[in-house]
Amino acid sequence: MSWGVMAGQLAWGGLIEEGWRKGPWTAEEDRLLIEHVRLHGDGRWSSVARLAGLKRNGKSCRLRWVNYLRPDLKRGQITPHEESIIVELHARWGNRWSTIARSLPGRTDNEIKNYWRTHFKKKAKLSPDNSDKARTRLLKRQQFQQQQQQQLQRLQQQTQHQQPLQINQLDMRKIVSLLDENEDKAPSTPQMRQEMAPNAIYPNTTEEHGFLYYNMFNVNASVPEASNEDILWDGLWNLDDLHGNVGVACETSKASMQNLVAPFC
DNA sequence: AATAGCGGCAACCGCTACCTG
DNA sequence: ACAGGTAGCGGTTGCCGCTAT
Repeated sequence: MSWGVMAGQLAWGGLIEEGWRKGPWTAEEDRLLIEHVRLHGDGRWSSVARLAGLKRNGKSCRLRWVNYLRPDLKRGQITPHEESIIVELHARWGNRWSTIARSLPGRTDNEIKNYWRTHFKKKAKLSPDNSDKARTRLLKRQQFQQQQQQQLQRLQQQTQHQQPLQINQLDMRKIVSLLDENEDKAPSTPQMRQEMAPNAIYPNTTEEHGFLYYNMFNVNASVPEASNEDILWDGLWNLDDLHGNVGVACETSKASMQNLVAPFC
């Protein structure tokens, strides 16, 4: 017996890999899986396949249930509201789709991942980076990390009840600092922003926060200026590409992000 | 009308984290 | 502490339908 065959036999569910059905699920398979979960609950996916009489491995059953059959799933298009949350959380956490999905009830990580790739990634291609801009961002990244460390140390000395707001503001400043090279391309004062997007939300605050919120929420607002939009997406996407560490650096403030997102839910 | 190209989405794959004995 | 099994995650692939030529 070859090692390949042995590995197959030891795969998920402990059954022989050969003989598992693959590809699109049929209505009958869906019905069997739904009925099984209704009777026994989800979990123990390796045995679900066998008990439900499905020729699918456990991994496939879990995926089908989680991404498609779960009764609490939302159907239909991602709303502009959800989109803005996705944008915001992706800027903070990067490609941590399951984390992002937890903030969007009824949406799956797979759905959000697909949505991001088809709707947003292409935007990066529209405004290809050049090396000068890349260098500038790299410098800013280094400054970012230094300041992040210093300020986190300072924050640790502050009282606990003040901490969430302080970290929140800190993170927003950092993101803004990475975006501000485009500042001349977008309105920077509250008056200008108000003129261009009277319905946009500018919570709480400082000039910088307002600028960021202008950029983030105006993507879906009533100002169809492709240039500004591209600038924003370029900026956010490059945050992701060049600053994988941003997500890590911001890990400490997940709680504050929850506070930020909560009002939208 | 035919078909090439593209976008959207479901599903698969490989890896890692977690759990349990 | 360790190993094996299970669950979950993110990246990738392939199919299908729509649109432009």
